[in-house]
Amino acid sequence: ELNSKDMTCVLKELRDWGEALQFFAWMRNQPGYLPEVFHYNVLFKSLSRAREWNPIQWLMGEMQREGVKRDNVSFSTLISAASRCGQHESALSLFFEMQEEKGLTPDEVTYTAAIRALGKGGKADQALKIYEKMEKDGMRGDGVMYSTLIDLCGKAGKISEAERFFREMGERNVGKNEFVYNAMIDLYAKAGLREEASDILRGMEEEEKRGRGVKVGKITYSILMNLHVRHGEISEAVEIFKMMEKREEEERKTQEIAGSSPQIPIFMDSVAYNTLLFGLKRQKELSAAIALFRGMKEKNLSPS
RNA sequence: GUUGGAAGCCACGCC
Repeated sequence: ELNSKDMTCVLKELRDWGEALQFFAWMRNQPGYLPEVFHYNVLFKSLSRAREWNPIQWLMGEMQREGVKRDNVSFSTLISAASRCGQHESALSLFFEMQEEKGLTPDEVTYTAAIRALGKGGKADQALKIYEKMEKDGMRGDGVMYSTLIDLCGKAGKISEAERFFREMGERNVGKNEFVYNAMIDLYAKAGLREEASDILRGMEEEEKRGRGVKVGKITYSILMNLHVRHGEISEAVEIFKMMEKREEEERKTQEIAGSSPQIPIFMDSVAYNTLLFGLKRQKELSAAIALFRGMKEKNLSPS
């Protein structure tokens, strides 16, 4: 008795891709079932999470057989799926196929997926060319695209290009988000440019004070802890960790006052613990490491 | 239409 939208919903809720495909098989046997692009898109996403490239290829074939046309959602999902599955050449050919054969115009999401896939495939120069072409076609990058570009440039050692994008966001009034700040801090930290990293952090703190929706959060803190750990500055890393604990405690109290009970840590996660544990290991601070590890369980965090 | 894109640690694998 399920309608098509309900089926989309069920497919999405089935976390296990095998179960999702079984349910899909059942759906297709129902009388009057009509194939829908939504169903395929949800399945693509599920298989992408599981990094299962073979069933994705099979589904693309089924889609074609059923005459279901892929849209921008399909292609952006497929491009990032191919990338996650290590199919770099497929990611790129999907991007060209959609334009040349299907006559679709990629939207900003599809462009970002393609740019990120090229970056992950070690082709930063080609990624930047695609961005330039997009600009020539009159499309503008949004905050997500800029964070992707900046991260990609940082990982490819193109610091000045990353800086150019960071400036460009200001010039074009694209709001700077947490991802962009974190990516900038991380790339400066890894390049050993600590002064520059501090400048970005200060800018981020300013934005937080102004209430622009940017928050110095656990990822920023982990990046900074990692910076200190890499320089053998374990006490500085410990200081940051303590600050995270303090902010966690404050947050927990506010939630209690507000009457909500969830005990999900906001400023703490296993990466924060891993970073500090790694630092303590480097310094051969075994007893401190053991104490920290035991503390994880009290915080409802499970070691990975 | 509850369908798509971005940032941090370690380990392993590949170059």
